[in-house]
Amino acid sequence: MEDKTEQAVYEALPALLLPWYAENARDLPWRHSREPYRVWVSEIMLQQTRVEAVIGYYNRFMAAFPTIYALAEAEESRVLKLWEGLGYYSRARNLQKTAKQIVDDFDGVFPDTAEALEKLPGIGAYTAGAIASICFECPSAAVDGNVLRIMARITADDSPIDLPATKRKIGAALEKVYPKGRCGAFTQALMELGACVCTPKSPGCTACPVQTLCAAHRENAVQSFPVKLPKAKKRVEERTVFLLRCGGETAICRREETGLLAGLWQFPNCAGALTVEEAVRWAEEHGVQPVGLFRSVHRTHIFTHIRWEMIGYLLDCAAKSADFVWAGREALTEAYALPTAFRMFLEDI
DNA sequence: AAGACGGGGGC
DNA sequence: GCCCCAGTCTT
Repeated sequence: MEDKTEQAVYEALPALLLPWYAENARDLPWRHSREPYRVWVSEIMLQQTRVEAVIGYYNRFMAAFPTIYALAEAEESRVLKLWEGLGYYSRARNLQKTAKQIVDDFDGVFPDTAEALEKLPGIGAYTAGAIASICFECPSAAVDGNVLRIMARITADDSPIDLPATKRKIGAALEKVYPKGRCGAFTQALMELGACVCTPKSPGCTACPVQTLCAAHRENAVQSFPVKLPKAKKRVEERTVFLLRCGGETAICRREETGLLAGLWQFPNCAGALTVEEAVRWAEEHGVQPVGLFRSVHRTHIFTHIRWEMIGYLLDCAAKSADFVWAGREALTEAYALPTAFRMFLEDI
């Protein structure tokens, strides 16, 4: 099996992967149908998100919005609430933007080529390839982290997989060997192998259907691939969070429409670590007449690029300022999309 | 090319 | 604590 050209290695993939996938495919909710709407929603949810984390969200989302028309007509706040805790909230906004566009411009029918799909909000090269191959049997590669890792190992390619050029090269090579009539299965077989066998750590090489093809395995260097660029380090931000309580209700407000956690709800907060005296003054300036500090709590939340060190002050107040929306625990839990960074304070109030 | 953009699970 | 996940968009 040595000295195969890279082209020959790629060409051998479908015959090895397809039978393996037929035997080993997991039963996942979005594999029950090839309906573009269902596949699309699953692919968006799966961006940078593990299968296990998605399953519950996917089932709830489909129950709430069974068709693209239901999604297009829904209140945005309801879409965001169903996305609460899943992260990367622009995905939810783009999802509905695209639903409206497909309903309004295409009479509810999805484009059936990767090129056309990629023009839609939230659909990039990966998602376009996934939908085109799975729903329409197009030979369009879906190059995600799994595929990058698999191909870097099989070809012992030491070019950093973070580079767009690496991704394009692998996608182009794959598209030449997509098996006619089995494109959807081939796309999913690749990802299934990456998720279940060719994993980042301790890959299951002994159970791998393409072991005989794998240069990294042959060189006993599977752990050396893929090569990745060094990551930027995250910055630390101190914030003060105000848990203002009055008459059994707590103050919340909406975040800016752009940027971090765009358009979601939050407890009032400001930059910096205020002392309790400064916090009381801040509350007074916002018209809530703080009458007592119940307690203070410290919480940390880590985003991809920022670490929030938060000090939360629970202040009992004598007035409900119109600067905020006031919500009881029931509404806090069920009506407002509160991201994890703030939801973690629910146990304190 | 680099940074913004969430959150959770595995070790 | 670090890694990394069925990525996309903006600058």
